Amino acid sequence: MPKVSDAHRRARRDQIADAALRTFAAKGFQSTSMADIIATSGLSAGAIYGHFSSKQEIMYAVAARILGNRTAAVDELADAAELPTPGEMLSAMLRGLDHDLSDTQLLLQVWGASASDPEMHAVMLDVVGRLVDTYRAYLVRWSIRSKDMDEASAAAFADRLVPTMLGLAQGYIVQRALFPDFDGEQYLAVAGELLPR
Amino acid sequence: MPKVSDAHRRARRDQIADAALRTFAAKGFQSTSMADIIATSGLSAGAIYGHFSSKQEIMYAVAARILGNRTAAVDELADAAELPTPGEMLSAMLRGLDHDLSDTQLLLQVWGASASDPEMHAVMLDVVGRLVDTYRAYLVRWSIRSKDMDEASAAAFADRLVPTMLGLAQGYIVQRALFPDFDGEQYLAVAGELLPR
DNA sequence: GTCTATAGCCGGATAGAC
DNA sequence: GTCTATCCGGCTATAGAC
Repeated sequence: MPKVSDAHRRARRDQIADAALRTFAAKGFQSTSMADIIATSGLSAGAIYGHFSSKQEIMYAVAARILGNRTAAVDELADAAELPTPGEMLSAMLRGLDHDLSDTQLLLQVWGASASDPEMHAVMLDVVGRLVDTYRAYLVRWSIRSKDMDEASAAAFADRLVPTMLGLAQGYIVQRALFPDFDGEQYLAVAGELLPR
Repeated sequence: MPKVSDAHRRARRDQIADAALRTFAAKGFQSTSMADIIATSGLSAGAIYGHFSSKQEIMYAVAARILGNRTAAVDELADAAELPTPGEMLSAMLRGLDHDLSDTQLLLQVWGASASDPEMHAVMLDVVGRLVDTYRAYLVRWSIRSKDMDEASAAAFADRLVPTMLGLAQGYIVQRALFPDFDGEQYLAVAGELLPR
């Protein structure tokens, strides 16, 4: 049980996670040392271990936040009265990544870590699972409204399309993070033309 | 200059790279220790450092090989007399990944490492650059032959489509590596329907 | 070229004062 | 809750014999 206010605890955890996020993005999960996080956060070892029990826990917290950022973007539009087209949905989900590369780079780190760390894998599946659910529900509603599908064919349509749309998003992320000359606008334009509308 | 035959040197390097590849895929680049590679390869520390000057060099060699495996698949079909459709090309490029997850998992590791290690980034860009060139040349020829485009519009068409097609491939890789229930056949079927044909 | 053994370093986590 | 100081383990890379 907290000895200071919950708000303070929350703020400290965020301060630590923020510092960790910056160093993780710059140096990678594994090459970031606790000393790096300590220096960047302006706190001390003792302070940090009072809020996180290990470096791994910090990694998982950062990963969940980064993944959550993407779902937040989708959640907003999925409930809008004016349903966007699949192409617009894709753009909305990804546009937030362009201003700051940190999230994009970290997503690659999270994927890489998930391939060999079961706990990271579980964290990732949990957050992405919610994103997929939202996406799927949106596609069902969109195809019913805009394509006059009945419930059953809309569900089948969404089940088929979700992985491929998600794949387009993942490809965008890889290229945004790694290709110096990546043209995100063009990528999204082409994707929008390929996707149903 | 080698004191034994080039073939022997090559074989030893491959033996080391094979062992490293297996441990890298299982534990990740950074969590794999030289002791792991030593144990898996059946060689000794001295033997390994006689062929690679550092663990990083082993990583780069493995990365280049893994990426090269994908380009090899594309190279084969790009020169065929019977040009495949874009959807078939995508399938051909990715189908080799399904039997053994090692390559798929390692691709995620390579992407993650490329985000923070400039040398890995350079290795990756070099190999992927060749793949992109091949892909682009194929798309130019396909659109000329099957779509009756002139040279200029074929080039523009290919420039626009290559990143998105590559993105579909990258999405496939992420999901194959990380999603337990991933249905690769369906993914490729949907992608094939979206792509021009 | 390959082995064994080890040097030398660095990183995560803790102890104990405040 | 937070600080400083430090312990301990594990890691990469090398030394030196064969």
